[in-house]
Amino acid sequence: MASKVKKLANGMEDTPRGRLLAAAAHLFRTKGFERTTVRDLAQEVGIQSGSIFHHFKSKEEILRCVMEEVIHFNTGRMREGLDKSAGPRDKLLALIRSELNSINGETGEAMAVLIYEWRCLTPESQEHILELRSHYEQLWLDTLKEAQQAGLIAPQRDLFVLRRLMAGAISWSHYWYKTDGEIKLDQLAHQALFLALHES
Amino acid sequence: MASKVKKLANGMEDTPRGRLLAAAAHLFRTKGFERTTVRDLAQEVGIQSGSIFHHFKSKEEILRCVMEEVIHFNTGRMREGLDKSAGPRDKLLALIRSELNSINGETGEAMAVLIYEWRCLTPESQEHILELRSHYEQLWLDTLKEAQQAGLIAPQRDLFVLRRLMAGAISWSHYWYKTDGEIKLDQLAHQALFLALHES
DNA sequence: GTCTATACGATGATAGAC
DNA sequence: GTCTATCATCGTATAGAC
Repeated sequence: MASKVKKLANGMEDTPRGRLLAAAAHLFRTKGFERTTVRDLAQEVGIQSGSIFHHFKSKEEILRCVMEEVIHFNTGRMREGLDKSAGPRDKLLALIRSELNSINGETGEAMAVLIYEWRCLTPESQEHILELRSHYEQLWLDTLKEAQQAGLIAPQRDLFVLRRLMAGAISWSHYWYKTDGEIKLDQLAHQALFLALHES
Repeated sequence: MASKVKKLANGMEDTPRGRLLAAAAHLFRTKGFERTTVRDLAQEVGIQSGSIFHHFKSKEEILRCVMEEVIHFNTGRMREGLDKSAGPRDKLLALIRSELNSINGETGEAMAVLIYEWRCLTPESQEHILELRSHYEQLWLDTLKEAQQAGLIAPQRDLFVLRRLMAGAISWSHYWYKTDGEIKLDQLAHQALFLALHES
């Protein structure tokens, strides 16, 4: 009766461990971390619950690994997008696209887990994940600063606050945005870019 | 050993039922709905776990009631703010202030519960709560439309999308905004207003 | 309206065979 | 690396006395 996860998220290889992580991203997103039992997880990949603990020493470790994988994958993709862009406006748009993609694309489930299952991590794990994210955030702030110096963003705007507001605006999209709806992701990216720009 | 909740959230009277709701808002926010046990809840208000079920028929009903209370309270406050404002710019700012206040003020814990414990509701409860929220959202859309017609918001912007982006930007503030930090809530409201306006 | 006592299922994790 | 079997614990909710 084990129903396989249709599509393995990027960054998760087709090994028992990778399959567990993909199933975990899916279940933690759908049911939440606490409501997902190790038995659910085992059933999803077609093994017995006891076998899970050969790959991970606890359920919480699975959660932490899901988060680590998705951060690594998306930080890489974001940097790729930045490298392909020229000029502050395009760079900013690339960041927005990249983040919208993280949240609404293949890694969406894992991203939602990263955001919404945060407090299920032990304090030690939280600290570790924060460390991983800090570099990612710095790239955003650098890009925003460049755009402001180029006059694209009004001088009276607080870039630290702007980044936070945009992070919220973008991540919230997972609640309402439908990939197969009327609005294309690229249109959404442009609408989100307006949030920052001085003159629309 | 029962540690009382310091301050009862607005809209929750000082009755056993009201005290339970206030404690629930606090615990559901801090530990999450699933991690909060009825024993935790009972301890917080100084009764035994069995006594809870005299006031609510299930743990889920407590969650639903917390959400209902906070929606009622904040919809009322939002309308008050609107009524005191004149002109589209002031109205929009009033909405932003009101929503920021809901999330970072006294009702912040209950609001966070409303947002982040959504899937812990039964489908029937979800439908019921959505109904309550729809009116609130309509007030936002009406105000945005007025502002766009007045030329405050660029004509190429999609107001439906804009509202969603702003909802995310504002609600996300609960993750990072500190009431006792450097930034005042009013400053934050102005920074958030920039997200919508044509010319900053 | 609160108490005590408890039913009873589900849970994360372990042990040891294969 | 997976299985089976099981442990110890904790979960919501109920029953009936006070």
